[in-house]
Amino acid sequence: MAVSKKAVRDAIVDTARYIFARFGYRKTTMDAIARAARKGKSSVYYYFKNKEEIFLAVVNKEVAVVKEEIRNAIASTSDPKEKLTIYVLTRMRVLYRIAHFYSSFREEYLQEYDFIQRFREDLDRYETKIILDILRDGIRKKIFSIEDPTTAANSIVVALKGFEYYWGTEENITKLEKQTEDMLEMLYRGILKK
Amino acid sequence: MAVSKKAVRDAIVDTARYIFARFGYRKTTMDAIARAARKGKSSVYYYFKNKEEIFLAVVNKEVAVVKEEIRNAIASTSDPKEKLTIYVLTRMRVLYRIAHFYSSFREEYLQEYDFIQRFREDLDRYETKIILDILRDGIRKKIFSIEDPTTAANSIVVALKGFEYYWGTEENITKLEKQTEDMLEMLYRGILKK
DNA sequence: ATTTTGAACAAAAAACTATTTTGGTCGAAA
DNA sequence: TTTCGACCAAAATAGTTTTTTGTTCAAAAT
Repeated sequence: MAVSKKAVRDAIVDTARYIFARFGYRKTTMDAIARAARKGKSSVYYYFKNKEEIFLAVVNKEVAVVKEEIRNAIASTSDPKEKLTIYVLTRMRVLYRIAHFYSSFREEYLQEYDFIQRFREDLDRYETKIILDILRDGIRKKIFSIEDPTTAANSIVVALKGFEYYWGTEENITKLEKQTEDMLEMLYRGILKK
Repeated sequence: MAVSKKAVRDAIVDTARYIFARFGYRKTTMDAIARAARKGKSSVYYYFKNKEEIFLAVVNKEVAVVKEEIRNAIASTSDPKEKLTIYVLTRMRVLYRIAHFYSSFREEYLQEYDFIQRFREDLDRYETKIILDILRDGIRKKIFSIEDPTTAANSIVVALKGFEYYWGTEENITKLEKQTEDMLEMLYRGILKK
């Protein structure tokens, strides 16, 4: 066992990632993955049960990287307001980058697959939790004043979906960041006169 | 001329509306529209240039009804805060109703048609204008305190898209309204401690 | 003059068939 | 333990024929 089984699995996942990104899920063939990984097709089946399992591994790794990246970004400050801003901007930038990497998926009717649906829900829960933690920390530090943090976190997550859609259409990334920052500023100040 | 040309056109649009709603754009045939309107297929062409023109007429009428409904709803109060709340809730309810009426369009890849894209952009501009008017009125009445109302209006429109998506998935309409009201309350108060 | 319609037709969709590709299995070889 | 060629059923694709559908137009009805 010169290289571990896990190492080969990881290598296959890494090469598969590029092929999925370029051709989408449906048009990516097991043979293409195998050839890119310099393996026979049936060898790939020694490491993965089927195509879906490979794709799931790619997605999971992507999610792990995203979470890691976000965790690092928000670790740079302990100020809740700053933290929320950094979180939102990082989240948008990362998702923007991923959406462009997997650009071929735009034309694919991928939402049908129920494991994608589940993955989406998982990510929503993760996001709600992070925001809720930041909000609670802000309340504890007497920087935020929020009646119902759980509801607030949910609202923010839902609103961010609108901005996510916006980030999907608009190309000018500087404008996107400006718009997102402005939205956050509005959230912080509220619009009512005090 | 027992009935005016316009009346017949309107009647065709009204019947076509139901057929489009049930079958979607592609699966709706000119023959089905004609039969439902108790006309020969070629008679319909006396009133409309082609299928797209009928569909456009249906959409335009729908938009007119929506705008009218929203206009009526927000006319019920002159208080800017109340007005904004009523606007958002009415908008959501109306779009929810329409989305369910045209449920067959969900499986249709309709976003390709460029006239749908233009229609979407028009609606965005309309929405931004209404919100901007409310915000400005609120500032004038010294109820709102907003640095840049234009940017704020844009942000609200974008955020509402997230809620629109949410209204598309969630079925419990009471929960939807509660969530939307909570989001607005947060917007009004802001989350920062004063 | 205005409105309606049947007949006709090109273009698109659907149905059908033949062919190729592809996801997945298995036993043997390395 | 790992790799792979040979194999297969199912699915995708390509190619062809048939049917449906959008649109036109001249003639008939009002």
